[in-house]
Amino acid sequence: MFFLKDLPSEDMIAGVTVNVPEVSSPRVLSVLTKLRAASVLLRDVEAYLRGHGLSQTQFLALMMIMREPERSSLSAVEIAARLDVSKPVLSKALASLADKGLIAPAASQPADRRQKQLSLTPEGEQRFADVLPGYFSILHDADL
Amino acid sequence: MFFLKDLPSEDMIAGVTVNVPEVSSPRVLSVLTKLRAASVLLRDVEAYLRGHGLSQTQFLALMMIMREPERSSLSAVEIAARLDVSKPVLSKALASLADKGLIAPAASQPADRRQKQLSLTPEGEQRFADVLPGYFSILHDADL
DNA sequence: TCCATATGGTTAGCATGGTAACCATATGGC
DNA sequence: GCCATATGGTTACCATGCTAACCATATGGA
Repeated sequence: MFFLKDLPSEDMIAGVTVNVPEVSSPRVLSVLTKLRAASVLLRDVEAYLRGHGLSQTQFLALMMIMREPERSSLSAVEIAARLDVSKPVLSKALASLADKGLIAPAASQPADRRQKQLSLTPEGEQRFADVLPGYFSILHDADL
Repeated sequence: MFFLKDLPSEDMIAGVTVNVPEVSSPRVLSVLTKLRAASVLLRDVEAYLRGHGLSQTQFLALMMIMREPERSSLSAVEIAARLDVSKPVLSKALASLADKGLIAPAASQPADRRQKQLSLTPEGEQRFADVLPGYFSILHDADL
């Protein structure tokens, strides 16, 4: 996260990067401004999801399974690849979702016994449906 | 953090928000795209700072003390207010900076004995000077 | 003066993120 | 067929973020 309320002035950036000619201070300031807006938005989204009993990663994992067009289940590595999150983090998020009864092993499991295919339970689908419109609504109204 | 590699399609967003007329799917997709770019940038910045022995918050705390125009020290609450971070988080970040010898209690302390004014040590100033140009350089080159 | 209240700072406990290391199962070259 | 290697998943451990609760010191009104 990046929560600098008072961004550095253009002068300060320029002063520090005199010897770094490829850096332009208005450009850096613009990036910092967007970075702050994105961080604030992320904080808001996390608060909203937490209010519905989900972390960001848990919610996104549900989304990845839901939106798979041809299938109704995915394995952990497949989800991790789509989310760009490390394996252990996803492992914990999925365990938490299973504890809450929102996902469960899929009916048909692959031959490779190392993998577990995971599907949403009816409760999982309901929760996802409840949360998604508000999620998009927050994004829509974001200052970004 | 927000690390969704495959963003939802406009059609999916539109389908889910049929009953939420104030949400436009191109708008949501644009926000998601920027959110992802910002998250990736934050991850890169954190990796860069970690390579120099600093967390994001530690680095920003140094910046806040350094750029104070009239003074060379700040108290913890003053820093927390400028960073928009909770008190305990800053408390730990400052303790870590002190452990590393990068900050120290300022020479002149206020009458109010609850506060501690904090200044950068010469090592702290050196570290900050070493890190700052590269920091701005990463921001300059960001895809945001 | 004295006590209720506010403020600066830390500690405790929890959730989430990461890397490294570890099992269990597959797979491919010999 | 068998062992080295790769892959799916989990566990262990650490850093960082949060809230709630806790000290210590200030402050203001009865």
